[in-house]
Amino acid sequence: MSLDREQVLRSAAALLTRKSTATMDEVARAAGIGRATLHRHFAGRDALVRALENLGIQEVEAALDAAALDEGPAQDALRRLVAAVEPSAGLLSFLVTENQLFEGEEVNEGWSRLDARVSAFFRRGQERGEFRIDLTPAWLTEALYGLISSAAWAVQDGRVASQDFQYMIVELLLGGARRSVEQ
Amino acid sequence: MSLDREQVLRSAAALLTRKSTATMDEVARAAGIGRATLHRHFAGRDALVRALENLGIQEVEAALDAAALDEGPAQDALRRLVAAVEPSAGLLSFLVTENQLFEGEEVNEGWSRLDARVSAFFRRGQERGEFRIDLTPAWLTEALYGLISSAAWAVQDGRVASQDFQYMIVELLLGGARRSVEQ
DNA sequence: TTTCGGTGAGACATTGTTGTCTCATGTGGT
DNA sequence: ACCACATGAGACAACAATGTCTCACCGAAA
Repeated sequence: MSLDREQVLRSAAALLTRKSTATMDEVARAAGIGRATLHRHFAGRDALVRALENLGIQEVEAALDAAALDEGPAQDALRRLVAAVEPSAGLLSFLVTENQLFEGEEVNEGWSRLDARVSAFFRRGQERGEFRIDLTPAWLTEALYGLISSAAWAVQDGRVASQDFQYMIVELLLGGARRSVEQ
Repeated sequence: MSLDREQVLRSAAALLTRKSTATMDEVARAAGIGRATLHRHFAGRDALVRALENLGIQEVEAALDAAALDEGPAQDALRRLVAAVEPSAGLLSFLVTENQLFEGEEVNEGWSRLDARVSAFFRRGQERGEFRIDLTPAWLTEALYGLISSAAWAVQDGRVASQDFQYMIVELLLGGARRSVEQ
């Protein structure tokens, strides 16, 4: 029977999200296949991680598309984005950490595309007068990634309810912790 | 000549902050000592990481003390805290990531203490009416860690100016990205 | 100068992971 | 029923990192 590459990647993502140092053997067992088979489909650990990278980028890109960041108020668009990216949060968190290990080496161009799109979105929000202009789009982008990762771990560790995922990220990123008079 | 344990830990922290997978050999060379000597002072990699953990906890705890979180407006206290913790941001980021690998195992009690103090601070801010009450102290604590880590990496990669470190974290955490009428 | 303690360098065994290979099995398609 | 092919299991070598050990060296103190 031909192996379901997609399903293998899913379970690998689920495992590596929890334990980023998992062995090829562990990944294989988690996917319910033999290590040899895993190796036949992914030349090595690098290839596996790269495949996961492509999967993650693809998912986030799909989330960006689904969120239609160009349409309507930027604040609403951000809500849509966070909601759409939530299922990929764990994988995204893993990949961000993994990317930090590639110091200087060639990084998947996909990340640049994502960064560019998210940054452009924040810039649009600034131009619409919805977002402050003293926080750079680059920083807002980083902060969004960071909050998504933090939230993903907090949910996984049970420190935060999973149903609050979207609300907490968006509310903090948009409104901050300060209690304001309006809104 | 007796080895300067403190200096070794500093350089180890600096290296592991940039490359979390650095070898004992690399750590030794970065500290300008032999691997054998490194091994004489830290029984193994675990011991080294645990020593770094204690160092990081100690630094953050000192930052908490220095920030005097109990005094005055919570917003000002947060500014003081972020400013005080900035030098330890990289190490903190490394340790947070490292801790995620210890799934379930005994975690250094120091983290609980830090979490408790930071959470208590956010709670105080809520009780003073300065912070919103719809975002839990636990989440605000996580978010603070996440933003500090993100900022540390962003600065290290040159995506953000280091002089903006404190401002960006505090402003985003307090006020959020939304452009508001007041403030 | 001699002695003592810490150090650097290197050798070494050990361990864990990776990557490759072989072979028996079993399932799907013909 | 037969064949082709993918798989699982296991053996295997290669490799990297760890942890231990020895030995020569050197600087400080007596």
